[in-house]
Formats: sequence, C-alpha cells, structure tokens
Amino acid sequence: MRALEALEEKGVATVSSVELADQAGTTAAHVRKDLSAFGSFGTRGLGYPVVALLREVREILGLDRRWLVALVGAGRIGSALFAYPRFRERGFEIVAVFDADPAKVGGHIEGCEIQPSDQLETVLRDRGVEIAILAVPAHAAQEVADRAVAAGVRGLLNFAPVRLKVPAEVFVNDVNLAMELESLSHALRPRLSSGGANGGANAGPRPHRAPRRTL
Amino acid sequence: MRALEALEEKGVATVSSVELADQAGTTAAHVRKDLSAFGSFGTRGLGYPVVALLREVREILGLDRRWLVALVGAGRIGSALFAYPRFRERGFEIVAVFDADPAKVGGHIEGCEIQPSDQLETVLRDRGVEIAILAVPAHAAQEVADRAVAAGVRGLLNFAPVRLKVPAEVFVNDVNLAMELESLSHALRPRLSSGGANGGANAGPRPHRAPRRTL
DNA sequence: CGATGTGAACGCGTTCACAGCG
DNA sequence: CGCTGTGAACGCGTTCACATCG
Repeated sequence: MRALEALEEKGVATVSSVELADQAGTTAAHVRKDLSAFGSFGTRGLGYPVVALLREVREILGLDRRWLVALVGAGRIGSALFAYPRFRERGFEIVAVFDADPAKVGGHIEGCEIQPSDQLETVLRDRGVEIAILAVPAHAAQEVADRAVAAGVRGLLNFAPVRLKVPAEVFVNDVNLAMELESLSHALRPRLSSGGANGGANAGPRPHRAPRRTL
Repeated sequence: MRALEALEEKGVATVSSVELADQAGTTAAHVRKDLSAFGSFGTRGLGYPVVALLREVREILGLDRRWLVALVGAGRIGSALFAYPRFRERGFEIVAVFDADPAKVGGHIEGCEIQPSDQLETVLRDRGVEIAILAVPAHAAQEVADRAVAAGVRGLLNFAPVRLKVPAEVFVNDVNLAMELESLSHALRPRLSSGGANGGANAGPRPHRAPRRTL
C-alpha cells in the first residue's frame, strides 16, 4: 500500500508486479500471488492500475472506514502514540485516553483530557470503540485487556511485554520494543570462528557457527 | 528469555519444554528443536535448568554484553524511546541523541544533551556506536542511515516507514507503528459471509471469504 | 519412568514456469 | 509481445513420534 501511495503521488498510472516488488522489498511472483488471492486486478501485458488497486488494497486492509481507538496509558510511549500523525491519516481516531495515575488524570495531551481508568468500560461502550492501544506497565496489561474486551473491544495493540490471554475472537498485535533491539544484538553478536581448540567434536555441517554446548 | 526470567524470579530450578512453551505461547516440540540447534541444555526426565539456560539464551541473543546505541531524532517517539527503561535493562545504552532541528539542539532529555545532526559521524565513530535507532521523518531516514553506516554502525532500528537501502552486512529492523494498527483493521474488517450465520464459532485464522473481484 | 533430543513426515508458504490474455 | 494469473514444484519450518538417557 505504501508503494502504491508513492506511485499515485508521482502520477504513475500503471505498475508491474516487478516494480511493485522492488518498491516493497519482495518478489514479483509474491506480489501477483497475494493480489490474485483477492481478485484479478491487473491487465495482462500492462500491469496494475495504481489508483484502482490502491483503493482495492485499502478496502482489503479495512482502511476504507474510520476506526475508533482508545489509548490506555498516558506515559511516554502512550503520549507519543497519541500524537503520532500516521494513525489519524490512516483512519484510526483515538477518541479516549486513560491512565491509572490520579496525578495524570484531568491533564491533557494534545488537547485531549486524560480520563481515569475506572471509566474505561463506560466510555468504550458508549463510544463503540473497537480497538485499544495498551501502553501500560506489564503488570497492568492483562487486567486492562480483560476490561477492554468486556467493553466490546475486538482488537488490541499491546506494547506491554506480556502474552495476553484473550478470547479467540479478539485479535492481539504485540509490539515489543526491547525485543526489536535484542533481535539486532543477536544478529550483530560475534560468532566463534572455526579453527578453535575444539577436540574434533564437530563433524558434519553445523547450523550455527558456535560449537554445540552442554550445560 | 522472558519466560525464563519469570521462572528465575519465582525461584523455579528446572522447567520442562511443555511449561516453557505454555509461557512463551508456542509448542513443546518447537522449544526443544530451537534449543537443540544451539546445544544440549536439558536433562532427560527432568527438564531444563532455569538459571543456566537463561545464561545460555542471553549469550545466544548477544545480551551478555553492553551495546552502545545512538538515537537519531528527538521527537515524541525518539524521546519516549530514550526514556524506555527496558533498553538499558537489557544492556542497550543510548550514549548520544541527535536532532536536525536547531531549536531542539542543546536541549536535554532525561539529562542527555541533544546534539546537532552534523556531528553524527564524529560522535558515532569516537564512541564506537554499533546500533542506531532512527526516529526521524520518512524523508530523512535514508540519509541518516547512510551516514550512520558510514560511521561504523552495523545495526539499525528503523521507525520510519521506508525501506532502507543498506550494505548487506548491515542489519535493519523495521518497526512500523501504523502498520501494526492496519494489521488489526485487516483482521477486524467485516468479511462478506457466504450466507451461513456463523454465530462466532471460529477457530484459528479465518480464510478470506470475500468473492473474487475484478477492476 | 519422564522428558529430552532428533530423524522423519507433514503442511504450507514461496518460487518457478508457463499458459492465457490484452 | 509483455505481463498477469496460476497450477505445479520446491524448500523449509513445524510437528510428529520415538529412541535415548538420566
């Protein structure tokens, strides 16, 4: 979708699966396969019509409507997310902000009043909020999730490093910022190069470069 | 690793692959297979020793050392990341903060002075920074990435919604917050059901039931 | 016995290769 | 002729099932 938006901006009329793949960092076959799962959007010999395909992709992604979102946790991350312009651009409207800290309640971020957590159920029900962003401490996440679900929320964007237990019909998307850096440290970590004084214990192709270990 | 940390905190001595899998939201076979790729850490009939395995996993993830990190972009997200305590807890130390905005330069976040972007190469080289967090606007991301790489950075945590072009030896980890919400809207988007009034009895990922379309 | 470690079977997403169509 | 759409082939991660060993 981002690639299509860029092409639309540039006024490009049609695009081939090869060009789309290059933009999106994938393969042409993959682009065609995935799109073909939803319909037949292209023209053989020509490519895909940018504007029409973009509209189609938006609909597939559920972005052809507004979504009411609640933000729970007005800490540093929560505040940053509230002001993140791309959410609103994509149709996600944060209509309520909650925090458990009485010192924060009544305060404002970007002109929106922070409400006490105990009003969560009422407000979410009344406004028909379907998605909640959890930017709360790990120990509070499960309780907030339970209450949000009880209030009718069907999707959770969870920034707390815990595995939430929710009913099967509720979708959870975890974002673990620490893990993102850990993934890098794993990739950058120096491997033990071969040739060490390993008593000849390594025969056959080893998966990782480090010698097999026993505790 | 998070599961093991919780077990260590509780003073549990050994843990089975089944218990670990439950905690981590995966399967016992998967836990055993993955661990066995790195070594033979368990005891048959008993399970895995929590403390020793935790140490081993930390090393595998490259978390048995400190990592010097630079933060580029002192906007809302950048500031939130700087103060995010879990980075430091895991050994990631943000030793420099940069911003292109002269109004921000010289200011402080959490006691750390914001430096002008044009000092990026010098500072990163001098301090031996290996990882950079990119919390800059999309249009600036590629240039910052290029300069960070030129200054010796080998890992990038990129919050800008662009696909960075970097040399093959540099690792990039993309975090796209808008996409995380879009993923939810896609999952929550109402499907055209094929007549069957399925009252919510669903298991697992649902197939795409929308009729095939043509533009 | 009980739980690990692991070859084998399985399933599934990816890639290939080409028929089909503008 | 060019590029889509797609069945088939492929590769690979997951899961199974059990030999193995404390």
